[in-house]
Amino acid sequence: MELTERKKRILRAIIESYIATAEPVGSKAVAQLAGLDVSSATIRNEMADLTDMGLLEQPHTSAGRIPSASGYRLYVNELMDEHQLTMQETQRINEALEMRMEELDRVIDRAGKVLSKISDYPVFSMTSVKDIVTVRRYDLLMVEENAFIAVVMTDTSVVRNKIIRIPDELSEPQLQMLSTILNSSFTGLSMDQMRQALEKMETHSTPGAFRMIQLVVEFALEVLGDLRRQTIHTAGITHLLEHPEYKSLDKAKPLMRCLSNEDDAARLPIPFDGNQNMNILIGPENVNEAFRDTSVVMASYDIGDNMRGVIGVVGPTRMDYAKVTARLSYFADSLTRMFGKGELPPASGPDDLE
Amino acid sequence: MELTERKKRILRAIIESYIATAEPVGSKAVAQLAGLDVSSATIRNEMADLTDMGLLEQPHTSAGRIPSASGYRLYVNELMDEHQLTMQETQRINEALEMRMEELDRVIDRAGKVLSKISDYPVFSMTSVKDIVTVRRYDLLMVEENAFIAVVMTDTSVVRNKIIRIPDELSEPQLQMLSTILNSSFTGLSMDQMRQALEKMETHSTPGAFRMIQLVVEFALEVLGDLRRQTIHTAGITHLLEHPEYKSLDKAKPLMRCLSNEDDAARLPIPFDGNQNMNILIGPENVNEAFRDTSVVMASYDIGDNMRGVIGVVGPTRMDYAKVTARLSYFADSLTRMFGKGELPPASGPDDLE
DNA sequence: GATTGGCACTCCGTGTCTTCGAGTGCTAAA
DNA sequence: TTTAGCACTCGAAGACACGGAGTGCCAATC
Repeated sequence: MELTERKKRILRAIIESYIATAEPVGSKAVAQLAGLDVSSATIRNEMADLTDMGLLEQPHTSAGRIPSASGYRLYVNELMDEHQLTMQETQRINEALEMRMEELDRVIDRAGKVLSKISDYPVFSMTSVKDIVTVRRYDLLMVEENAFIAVVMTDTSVVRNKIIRIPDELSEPQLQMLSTILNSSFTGLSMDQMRQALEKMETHSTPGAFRMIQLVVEFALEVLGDLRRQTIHTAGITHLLEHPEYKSLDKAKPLMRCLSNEDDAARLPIPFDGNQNMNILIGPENVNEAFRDTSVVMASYDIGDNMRGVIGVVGPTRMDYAKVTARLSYFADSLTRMFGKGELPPASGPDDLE
Repeated sequence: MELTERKKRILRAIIESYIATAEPVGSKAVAQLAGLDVSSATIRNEMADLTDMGLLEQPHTSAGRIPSASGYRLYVNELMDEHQLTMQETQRINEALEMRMEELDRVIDRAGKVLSKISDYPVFSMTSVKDIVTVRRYDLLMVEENAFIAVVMTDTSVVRNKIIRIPDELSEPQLQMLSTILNSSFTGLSMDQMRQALEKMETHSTPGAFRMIQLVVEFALEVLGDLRRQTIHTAGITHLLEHPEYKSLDKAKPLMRCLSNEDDAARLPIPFDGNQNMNILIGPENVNEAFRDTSVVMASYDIGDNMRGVIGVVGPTRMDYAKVTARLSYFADSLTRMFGKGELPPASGPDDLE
């Protein structure tokens, strides 16, 4: 059966009405909404066709129609109008994004909160590393005789520190030497290589010095592992409860559990197609069971040269795709611009040690 | 009216049954549960008395009784048995707490998650500073000609860092000098004092040097502000949904909103009585409107010398106080021990600069 | 052939009524 | 003081009718 122009208009009218009201749409309502000058009976025939084509569903024999997942898919791919952000909206986003650059984790977290607030949906955000991250340099700062701060900087310019306590006393020159060893033997390596280098070192160095190197390298491994682990932040999960599709707790709970990241097992298995910078997953297109009646709209943005972030909006399949995609893409662009502005330095540059 | 021993036993039986089942308890059930060798009619008389005394309530004329807030209060204060943790439970807590010491924020966050998991209730955790925090020392690490890392360490031994980019090039000796200035003029000061010192410095120093000092001091102010801000973490809020009292979304939503910290306005206004290290707030004892039907059990623990953490469990008034208090106090003790163990160095000690 | 009005049918949601059962309060007897 | 008995209350659950919204189909019309 052919999808005529009129069918498309009807489908679109149904979807947009359903997005707005969450109520099944009847033929009479469509007759008015679609702006077609035909009677409800005609619409009924067309709607029956659309149902046959799998684009609509009827919850019960005598209810109106609701869009199916493939109906939404068609809508998103072909029918949807570009939603234009109002000045107010862009202004609000800009203001909200005027955050000071702090540690990357916090920025990501804040960004999620902001987006959740302006989109009224839950938001998850995560970062991932394009290539392997390595340590670019180590700095050791003396605190007391038996404690120093280890500062580790990765080639992605993430800096982390930790206070390391040691049993024995330590002099400033010893610390210098340690630093030299670390910077010459434990930079630019993958995690495995670092572990190997550590093993090798154990055999031909004094136990005391080795112990301290081990402590620092273990911290560095933690940092690298942490960066690889793709920490996921979520914000605004209670927005879920504002939508009628989640008024039944049975629906809401597994999703909220998953979003709030409480089962370590059930992570968000989000496949992101790297070829485009905006992805939409509608209902059953999600692999994760908890997301069967849920849609995810996500966008990626660059953080420096070697990292990328993904930020996504989660909502019922009935979510307002036009608005969400518009806001999300503006948001992701802003983030890319923000991170590109050089607040976070580029990953290149010589190893410039003290 | 006097609260006889038998009345207490009856009250206790009712509360413990209600805690277990969330169903109003009838006289017949109590006759069995309380282990008193009297008939249900006698129990009825006693229950009528307890209701008059405000310790029980009846939802409807012909339902059983449920405990009132003051009933719970009496139970918590006098009637409750010390719940003994099983070996399994302590072991589970110990294992879960075997976390590596990272940044304080992360540790607090993890601790909340762990406690939430073992208690099956939502948990919030926050830190607060006993006195004013000051910067103990600054370290500046060269990265490139026009970027350096500022490492700020507070007298509470929190270490934070930030990459600072500057327009002009900078030499190693210049950086050294900067560091000396910072460490001599901007340590041990309150935030206001730091701002004043910065103003004073502006008048009698070259603009270029001042600009850089300003950037570092501003970062330090951020850090101090951050520490004062009492970041609150929450974990396991979806556990709320497991309890029948929150099956109605109207009940659950405001509470979840508050817990997930989404309204910046409505923080958790938790009054903690510092004189004892375990606090229980039952239902209407909570000032916050969203917590009227909710109880909070919280404990405090020490972090180093100048900080304390508060970690609390949130649940329905019907929550299992005996179990929760037992687990929570063990947990808080473990945390105190953990932080005391010197993984995080004490706040004292001379300013030991490089 | 497409469109339309008409009509019977389906199904849901609502309101009402009844029944059932659990639990109470009271009274009188032990 | 305790207990058995009994009437009473009230909510929960089931049965039933009703109205409304929407559909599908058919015959008439353009």
